[in-house]
Amino acid sequence: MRTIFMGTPGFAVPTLAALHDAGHTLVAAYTQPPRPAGRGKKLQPSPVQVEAEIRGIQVRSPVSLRNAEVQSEFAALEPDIAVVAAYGLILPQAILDIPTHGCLNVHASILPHWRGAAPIQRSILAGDAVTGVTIMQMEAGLDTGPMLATARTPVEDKTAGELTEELAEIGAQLMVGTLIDLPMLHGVPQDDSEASYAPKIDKAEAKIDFARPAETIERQVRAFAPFPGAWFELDGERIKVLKAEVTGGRGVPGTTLDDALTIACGEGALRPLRIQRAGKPVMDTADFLRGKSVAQGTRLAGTNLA
RNA sequence: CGCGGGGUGGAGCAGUCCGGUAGCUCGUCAGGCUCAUAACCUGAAGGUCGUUGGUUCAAAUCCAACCCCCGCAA
Repeated sequence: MRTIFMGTPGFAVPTLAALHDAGHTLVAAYTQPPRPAGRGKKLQPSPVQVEAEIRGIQVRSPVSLRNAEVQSEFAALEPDIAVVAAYGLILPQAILDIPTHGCLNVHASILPHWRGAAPIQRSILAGDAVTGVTIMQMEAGLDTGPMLATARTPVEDKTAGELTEELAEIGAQLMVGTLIDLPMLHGVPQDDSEASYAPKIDKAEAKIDFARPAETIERQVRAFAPFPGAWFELDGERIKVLKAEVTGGRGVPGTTLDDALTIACGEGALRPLRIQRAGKPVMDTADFLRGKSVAQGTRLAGTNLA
């Protein structure tokens, strides 16, 4: 089958690779155009573009799929099917109608839960015990199409980064299998009454509010690790927390309870285990404390209490 | 030319402005103390101070170029 792949970030790469390795005819890889990013603001190609170029797959990166010219170029590829993974652009109906077998999407949640941009982070923040991936037949609505396959995995204490990697791999295998079984599959409609939405992460959400329960903050730490990183301030310096554990203890929220950086929260206490301060590499809290001691009773900014 | 921080024994840092024989906390090793310990005491090993060049009687420190890491912002 002539297949078009559409994806952008690292999450999409395993699916692209799996399709290619499985011998699918990839007539093009659509991805978002290179954007100024990183130090120096240099134009950076998306991970999908990099992978596609390594594999010798034609890359296309239109800014939008809404105009007729882009659509006719898409049609000229005579695709039998399109596989979409975290592409980041809305596919208009005109595009959805072109491939003879439609468009399939890999989504990092068990639909109809967490439709939208940041399903993995939202799932961790909500404290879900289980998450997974869904393969669905795309339609005009946002992640609303009939489901063809799902796979589950426990959330446990994984970070968003770890889950993203894991789900990307699971999704890639599931997509390959789904394409094999496609003739025998019929989509199961989603139950819209069960739907929930996963809006994209706002940077402001990464700031830690120690007035909240320690358990909530710990989830926040995992949801934002490794990016953008939940953080608080110490002596006016921004400290990212990449890993933390909930411990016993109580006190004024945002105040350290000992010399090991155990911080009192609205409920319980939190001990950061892996942290990073601005301009420094990630390090264990113990290492950090060797260079900068934080005495018991220190008040940390990052509490939104009066 | 987007803004900024940093590269000093195994780890984290100080010292750099006001050049002059490398320091702190911890780790490691040996010994001691102890019922015992991640505790305590004593001692030891371990560093081309990112690289290259320059200034100087003398450079971690001043000057120039380069390499690498990271925060913000995207």
